[in-house]
Amino acid sequence: MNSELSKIFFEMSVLMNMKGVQFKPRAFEKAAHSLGVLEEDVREIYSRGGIKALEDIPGVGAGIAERIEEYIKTRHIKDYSGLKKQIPVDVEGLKAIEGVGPKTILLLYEKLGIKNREQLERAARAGKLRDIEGLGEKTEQKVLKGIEFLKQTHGRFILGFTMPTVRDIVERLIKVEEVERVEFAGSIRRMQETVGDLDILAISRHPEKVMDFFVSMPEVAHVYGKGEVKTFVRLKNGMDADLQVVPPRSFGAALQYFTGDKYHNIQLREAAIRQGYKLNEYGLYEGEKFVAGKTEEEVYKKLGFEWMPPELRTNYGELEASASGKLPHLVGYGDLKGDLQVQTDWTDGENSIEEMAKAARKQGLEYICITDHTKRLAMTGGLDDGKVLRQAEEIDRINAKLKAQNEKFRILKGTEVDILKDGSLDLKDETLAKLDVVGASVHSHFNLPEEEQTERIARAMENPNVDIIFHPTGRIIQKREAYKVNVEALIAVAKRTGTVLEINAYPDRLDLKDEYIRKAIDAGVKMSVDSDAHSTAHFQFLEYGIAQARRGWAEKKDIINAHSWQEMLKMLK
DNA sequence: GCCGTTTTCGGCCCGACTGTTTTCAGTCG
Repeated sequence: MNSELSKIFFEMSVLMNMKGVQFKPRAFEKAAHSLGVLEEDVREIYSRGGIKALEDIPGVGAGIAERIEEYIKTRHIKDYSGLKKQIPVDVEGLKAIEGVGPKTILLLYEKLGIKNREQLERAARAGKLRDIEGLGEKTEQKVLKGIEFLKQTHGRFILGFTMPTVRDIVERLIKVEEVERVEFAGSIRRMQETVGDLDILAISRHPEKVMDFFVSMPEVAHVYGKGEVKTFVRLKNGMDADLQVVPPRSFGAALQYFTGDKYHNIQLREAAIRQGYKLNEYGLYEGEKFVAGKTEEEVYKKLGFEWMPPELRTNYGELEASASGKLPHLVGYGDLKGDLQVQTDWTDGENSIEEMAKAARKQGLEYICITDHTKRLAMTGGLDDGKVLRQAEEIDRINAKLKAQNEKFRILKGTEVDILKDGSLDLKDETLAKLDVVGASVHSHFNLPEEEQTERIARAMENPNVDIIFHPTGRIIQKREAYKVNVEALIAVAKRTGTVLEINAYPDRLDLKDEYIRKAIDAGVKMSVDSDAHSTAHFQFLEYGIAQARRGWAEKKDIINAHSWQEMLKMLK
């Protein structure tokens, strides 16, 4: 229920903002964000301690707690309906367009009656936006470009934001008595950056019971079709999902087939044909004779291949590598020992240094590096030289405390220093020299010409204090393209200067992309997998960074924080 | 509407950039 309420409060914040309400929008936005990252469900909190317990949630006071109670009891919030009635527009859909904010949405609604993206696109194409006072031809173009960008990504979901729902569904299916085995396949099993629909495979002797349970799940919004062996539904989050019950002897073949990707499968089937077999989702056949299919391993083996992790199945040479025993020993999901990009409440993070350390340890890590923003990022309350040094002293104190408590955990001193327009840095060299790990990143001037952007980042890498370039290309999946930069050139500079490149694990960043990870590995450049955590709940994102690294064929030796902090520090320049 | 080592009222993140202005509003981070 947290995410439903988070969405509602966020929308209320935008709607109030449109109406020019003072301060309240900010309060609702904060509450929305807070609920979004909250681990415990509000219903549990409420049943435990009522309104008072709700008020303990950061950003939630008497007013918002009452609205949460109203929603728990009635699935309805009167204020929200009232606002929607006054301004009946698709806020979320319109706000997703880059450059369109609350004020523009209101203006468009008042002047042209625009309620959604389709209407806005039509108006923009007809050149109606430029006539509105305050807008112009450039805005019109920008809006169309933004809509075009959203269309390209239409119907795809960001893996890390979708996975919790998927796992939840699969875990409940496993518990159904009539179910013997369940796995998800497709792009989700391959851990792609974005995923299309959810393919679930199951083994059961009573398929009808499994199908009944599946369509009765609360996540299901609509049932397209329900049959004996296959059921299609649409989930409430907008994703299509299908569940297939397959015979035990075909389970491996089906899992292989539905995992894909398409091009990997074509290659594999061609290999089967060359060897006189036929491969489909039911099994590997020699004429009419069933040869293999119970497990993926036996299907691959029969065709002369070693089984390979789904992340590799992209037709990038994995079958050739497998046939010749040259598959990479991919970095594992449990291999990370530390996290080198962590924000705290010293800037825009939710939690204190100590809280972050405890959460990281709970996640199985041995160390974290605190990397708060620097002063140019004013909106985050970025730190200046003095504050960075004071924070370093605070970290010393906490480390001493941990040691006194016999804790093995280590907090390293770091920064996410801003790379300024000319490639110089937002902190003094003598400050940077005192830190364990210096990450540097671009947060402004995204539209410099490629050459200038490349030189800017290269200059930062030349600084002997800069250890890592954080989120090197700046893209936000489904939101913003990478800035124009020559990544190959950056990889070359990274190699020469000994700079590490980050694989940012935040679900909508995943920056570097897999193709660049492969290039970095080929060039002998080291990388780090960091969560970019802004709250204790964010350490779980590391999994998606590892997935990204694996899709880029990275091994443990390529990832510096898959090593102890002492070894890791030796790998820095 | 929320919050508090400046505390129960009076503040509330703020600088850069863009596109629209002719001195500024809206958006982003």
